[in-house]
Amino acid sequence: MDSISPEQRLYTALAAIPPGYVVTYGQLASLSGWPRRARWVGQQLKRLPTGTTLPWHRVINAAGKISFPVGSDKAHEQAKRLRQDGVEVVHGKVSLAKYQWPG
DNA sequence: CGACTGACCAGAT
DNA sequence: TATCTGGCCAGTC
Repeated sequence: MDSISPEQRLYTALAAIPPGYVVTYGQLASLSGWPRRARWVGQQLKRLPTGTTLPWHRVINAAGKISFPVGSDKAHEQAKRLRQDGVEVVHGKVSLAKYQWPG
């Protein structure tokens, strides 16, 4: 049965991403059981509380880039966290070939 | 109701 | 990988 909400499925999938890896919005949507809901994923992440423990920083767009304006606090914060995870971030970009989580 | 927007995507080239 | 294009979905005005 499906007593859990779509949001719960999303959070569960997000929490399952191991340090040192990243996933794309579309990939996370699929992992959550909602293919083609990439935009919805973005809206949900935006709703996350400031102090959340979920690894929201491990989510980047299909181009391998951080989906925040270059130079913004958010972009900087995400890059900072990714580096702490051991992920190389160059010009707000990450190599999906090297760091994308197989799932 | 239609138009616009956004932490987006996959396919073709 | 990069660029271009059409598509998708939920919210907001």
